[in-house]
Amino acid sequence: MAKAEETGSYKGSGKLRPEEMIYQEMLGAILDRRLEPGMKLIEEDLAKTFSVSRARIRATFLQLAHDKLINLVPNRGAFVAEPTIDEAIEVFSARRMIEDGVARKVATTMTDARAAQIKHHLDREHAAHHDGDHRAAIILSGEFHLLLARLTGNLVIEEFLERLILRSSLIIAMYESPQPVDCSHTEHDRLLSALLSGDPDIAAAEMSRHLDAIRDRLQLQRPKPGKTDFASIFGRAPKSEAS
Amino acid sequence: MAKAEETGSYKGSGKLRPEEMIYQEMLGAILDRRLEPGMKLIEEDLAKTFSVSRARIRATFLQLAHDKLINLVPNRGAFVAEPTIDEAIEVFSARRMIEDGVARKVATTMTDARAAQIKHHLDREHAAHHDGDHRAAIILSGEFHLLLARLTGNLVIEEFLERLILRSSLIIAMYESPQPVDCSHTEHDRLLSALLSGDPDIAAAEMSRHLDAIRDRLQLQRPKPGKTDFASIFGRAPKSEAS
DNA sequence: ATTGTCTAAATCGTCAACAATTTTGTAGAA
DNA sequence: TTCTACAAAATTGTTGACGATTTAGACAAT
Repeated sequence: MAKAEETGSYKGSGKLRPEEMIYQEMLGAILDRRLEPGMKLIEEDLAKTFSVSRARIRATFLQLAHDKLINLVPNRGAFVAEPTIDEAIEVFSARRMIEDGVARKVATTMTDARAAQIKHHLDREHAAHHDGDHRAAIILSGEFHLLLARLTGNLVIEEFLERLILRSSLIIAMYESPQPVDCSHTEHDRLLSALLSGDPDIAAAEMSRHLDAIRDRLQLQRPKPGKTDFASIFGRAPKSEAS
Repeated sequence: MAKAEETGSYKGSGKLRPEEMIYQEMLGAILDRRLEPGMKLIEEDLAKTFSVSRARIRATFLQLAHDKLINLVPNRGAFVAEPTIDEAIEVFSARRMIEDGVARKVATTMTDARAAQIKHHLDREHAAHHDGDHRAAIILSGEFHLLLARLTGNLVIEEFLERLILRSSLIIAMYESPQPVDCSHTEHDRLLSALLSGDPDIAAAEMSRHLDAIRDRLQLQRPKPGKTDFASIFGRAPKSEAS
């Protein structure tokens, strides 16, 4: 049984490191957009919120900054990342470059057990979609890609892709269409078919198509003339003063 | 007590963060093996050495740990990373997966200016080799790969590969053959030819061959029969006491 | 001689206070 | 009004100290 072990098990298993907890908490808040892109993150406030010292918040900031989920500005503080359109394009381009290789490898090392593993995951995706659980669907969609990375057996790739997928999630949360067309689970089905074909070129091509499709579903227009567009935020004409 | 060299450049002009300086200093020491794999890094000693507080050393540790150049063990401290053989294999496998894509992209976007840029770099590599400057040759060899990554125009790939190349450098420093056969500059010439062909498959194949060659030049045997083999480690017969 | 236990030293983890910097608010002059 | 200068507040950066944990050494017991 090739069950994915929980890595980084802490001694005792009862005590979860507050460090990790805070990271996960903030990560979730950012991806849920409870912390909006650009928002200032004040050390002391967060320290009080989590009942820890500022030093710990600071360490967490370094982690998040390394994953490009927040920006750290010297003497100014931390801000939730605002991935630009160019960044978004680059991230998906990078993913395509890497995940093409992943698809190639998985396609050529497919076994029945692995196929079953992927199918099982797809079932969960379908279930979430059927239940209308949009949030779960997004998470599972990311985990699908992570699962394929894990099947390459290469921890380096797996870890890097994990970060890249988180970053993608922020991008998707920021640029997704108002009416989310979650057809990705259908695309994942097609991806599985391609992987089962055993042909690396077919698998890679399908992966490329899929990632391009995700990117193309985003609303990557240029809504930023330089500063924050208050007019659209408040639904008013820029110059009208209503007092 | 090694005195930190003061590069007068940042003193007069804008203040360069000592943070960055310390990272680079430690990075260099690790790659030069002045800090040997497994060596304990004591916060207070380093803080005194660099005339900074422990907090800053701690932050630097987080950076280095993120790049897998040191290991951070809770309540135990920081240790210079000792990449295992499996890790070494995984790193080069990951690089091949990524740099294949890089080679493909560079091959299909080649211009005269870019070709000249690569040629210029190769000249520097040849010069270093001709001068017998082994250390410079290793650095330039890494920068060659980084240059190709940069030519993809994808910052995500560039940054990731930069870290991976640093990690590779540590691996090479740890496992390189006693008599270093630096034929990589010749291989880089062949790589350029492949890139100039414009055929992505040829370029990718040549890149794979090159990275495999680097890996195969390492001495990746398994010196661990289960327990630590003190005899081979210390080059003595198990029972002989020589001091 | 090896193992186990205890004490002391070394080192990490945490915190709260202080200094430096940036941001905000206010008042005055063109 | 609009801009500038200055003062006050908020926030980050840094330091040193204190407690917790781990390591090393001494010593007794098997």
